Amino acid sequence: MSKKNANFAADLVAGIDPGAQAPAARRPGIGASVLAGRESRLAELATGSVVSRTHELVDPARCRMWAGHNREYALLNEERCADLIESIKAQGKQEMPAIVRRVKDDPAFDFEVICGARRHWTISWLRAHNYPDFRFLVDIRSLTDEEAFRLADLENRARDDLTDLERARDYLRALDAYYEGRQKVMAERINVTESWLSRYLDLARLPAELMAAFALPQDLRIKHVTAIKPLLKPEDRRQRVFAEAGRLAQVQSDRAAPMPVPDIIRALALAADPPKRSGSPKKSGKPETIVSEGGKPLLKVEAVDRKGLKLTLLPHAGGTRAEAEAALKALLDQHWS
DNA sequence: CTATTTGCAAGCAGGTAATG
DNA sequence: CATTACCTGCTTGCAAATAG
Repeated sequence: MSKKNANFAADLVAGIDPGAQAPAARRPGIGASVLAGRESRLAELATGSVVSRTHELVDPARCRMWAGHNREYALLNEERCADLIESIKAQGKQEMPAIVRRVKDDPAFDFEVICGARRHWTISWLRAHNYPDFRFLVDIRSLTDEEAFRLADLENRARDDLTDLERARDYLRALDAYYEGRQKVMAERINVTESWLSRYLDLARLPAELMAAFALPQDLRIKHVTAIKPLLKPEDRRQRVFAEAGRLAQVQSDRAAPMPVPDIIRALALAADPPKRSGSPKKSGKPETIVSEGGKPLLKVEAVDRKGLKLTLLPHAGGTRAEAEAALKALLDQHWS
């Protein structure tokens, strides 16, 4: 994952859609500068301005996290910040400034951190561990909430810090908070395709009754939504799936072992379409070899699922072509309906 | 009509089997 | 053992389908 995300980050910074595959669409020349000043460049692109910069060294205790900050500050620890701790110790200072804005509504704080929770945590930690003189290097901006959101999002996407679900929920919140519920506008603003955004929002919109089935919701990814969402379509299936979700929640709370996401989805899909067909004795994924009347293998059915079936033709096993054609035709009749 | 969702195939990465 | 060929699953944007 890490390698792919590195490319992803580069694309982002270069101002290209995250999934842009077309090499022709790449803007030449920008890539190199990415390595130079990644974060400040991120900032410029996000706000569209390179205006006045105010870098200052401040007391981290006078900074709070921005309310819209989607990173779980409480989850930060020495291990997750180890790289930063080392780097700052080695450099003797904080290399990249965090991005903050002034706060006026709370006498306990002067700033709130838009980007740089880890840096804030690290400086605070160092001050408490033999480096009381370190101060928090910040870049003070005046940003609207929406600008702050885009900036934070850009950074989070580049660093791949959040789970799909966290990001999805963040987007759903932002959609109403900053974009009046307009996906198209939001997609344009944060530089992603509408379909990409649509899929993320789908994840955040999965009903709570359904989410209950997942002991570890953070393992739920975008790719799973495609499989889950159709299960909620007709009302009766929806109800069956909810019921099964409740059962699964129960099962997993009883015994302490959480089920893997794919297993849960399989169970839900099964509940959605209960006994299924009657005359199809296909047990499970066992390959089934179809033989001729004379006992010669003709073709082997490797797998059958709702997407289709996979088979291997066996032209060298002794059966005749006519027999194979007949067997194939029978299969087609059976599965094509 | 516009906005959103969804089916689909291309491109990619990582894994596994085949080859030397 | 090291390379190479092959396979599989994943992500993504496009465009068609559908919702509103």
